[in-house]
Amino acid sequence: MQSTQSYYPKQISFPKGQRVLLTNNIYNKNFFKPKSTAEAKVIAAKKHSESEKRRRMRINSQYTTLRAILPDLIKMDKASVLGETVRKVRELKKALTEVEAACHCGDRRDECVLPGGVDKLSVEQCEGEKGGLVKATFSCEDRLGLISDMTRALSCVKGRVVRAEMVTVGGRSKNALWVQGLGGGNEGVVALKRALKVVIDRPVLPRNII
Amino acid sequence: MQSTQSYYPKQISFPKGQRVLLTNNIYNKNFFKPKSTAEAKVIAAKKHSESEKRRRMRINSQYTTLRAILPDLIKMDKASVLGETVRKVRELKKALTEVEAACHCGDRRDECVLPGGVDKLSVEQCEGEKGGLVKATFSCEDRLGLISDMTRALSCVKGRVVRAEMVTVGGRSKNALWVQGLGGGNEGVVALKRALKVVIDRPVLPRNII
DNA sequence: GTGGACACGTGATAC
DNA sequence: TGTATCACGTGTCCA
Repeated sequence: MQSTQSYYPKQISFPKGQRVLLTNNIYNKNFFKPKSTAEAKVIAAKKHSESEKRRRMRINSQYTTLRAILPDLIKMDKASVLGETVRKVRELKKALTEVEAACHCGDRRDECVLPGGVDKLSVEQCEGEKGGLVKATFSCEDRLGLISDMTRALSCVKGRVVRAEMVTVGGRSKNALWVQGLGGGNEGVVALKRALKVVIDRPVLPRNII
Repeated sequence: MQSTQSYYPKQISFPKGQRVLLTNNIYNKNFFKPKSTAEAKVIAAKKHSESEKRRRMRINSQYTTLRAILPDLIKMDKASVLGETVRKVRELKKALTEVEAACHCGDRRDECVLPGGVDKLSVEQCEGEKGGLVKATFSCEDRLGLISDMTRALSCVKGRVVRAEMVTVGGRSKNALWVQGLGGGNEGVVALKRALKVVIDRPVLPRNII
């Protein structure tokens, strides 16, 4: 109702063309020019509706994609599809943050507590620690006698382990040792690193016992 | 254009007020009754359009929610919002499965390799293993001397550790020991469990060294 | 002035 | 039956 009232006055009541005085400006004004603008309007309206149809198709194709992604929600009205999508996104976000927090993954991957696939070794002074605390981190193939070898290497350099974290998973072992009593200088660190390198590089004997 | 053509004939072209001649059923049929149905049509149309408006609002509120959830996509047309939502859902799904696979979480949570928050102890025969292999799993507070205590407990029951997995994280320690040589019966299992329980229940001495 | 995006009212359809 | 959902054409605003 309102649309018709506002539409017709604009389209018909105001004839546009004012190309005056060819022969008769009355005809030119009231009949000739309005006819062509009316035709143009029809064409424009067709273009408009077709464009709007394409827009609707774009949106609706995304709805079908969404219905395909969401588990067994094939038949659902648009509002419910969107609502369920919101629920799903929130659920996935929450699950992701939870599992990342639980596994200590996703942040500082270079400091991952799980063993890496290649052998690594780093020995460094713990800053801000009195008494020359040194942290040694290394990753290697797990094997029988690994702890014995580590203990022997530590006793050789006269270090004392005050804290240790050891992870063995999938046949790979990662260990972090906090060692004290190596002496203040750099020699102790170098000696510890050399000793541990021998431990890491020792070949793995085949396990004859499961 | 088309709507006006189809609208006016139905609603306006039929003059309304004809409340004449109650005795004449011709009028009753052709004028009186159409008036009430025309009124009813208007009311129904109003109801219809309002209902449709509510539906649109439901859908649009979900769009705003979606725009709020998706990161910095505040200004986007509906089709793009849906497309971005699809992308986000797929990305989250993929990230979740990847991180679950990488951390071995999400499946068999009761067999999680990470230490639990409460002390636990289980000792059981490994099925299908010759030679009486026993697997002992326990979770406890980490402390200095834990490994020594474990070693002593194992030597007391005359068991031989053929494989071990040890995890210490966040001050909690989880250990899995595969022990052989306890004897065929159930007594060895019970003895090992009792010995390990002593280890677990031993109070944690305060760490005087970081 | 041209096209894109949106809201609106309406007819059609399914339950 | 009414009730809810959808597609459509249109008016309107904006860049």
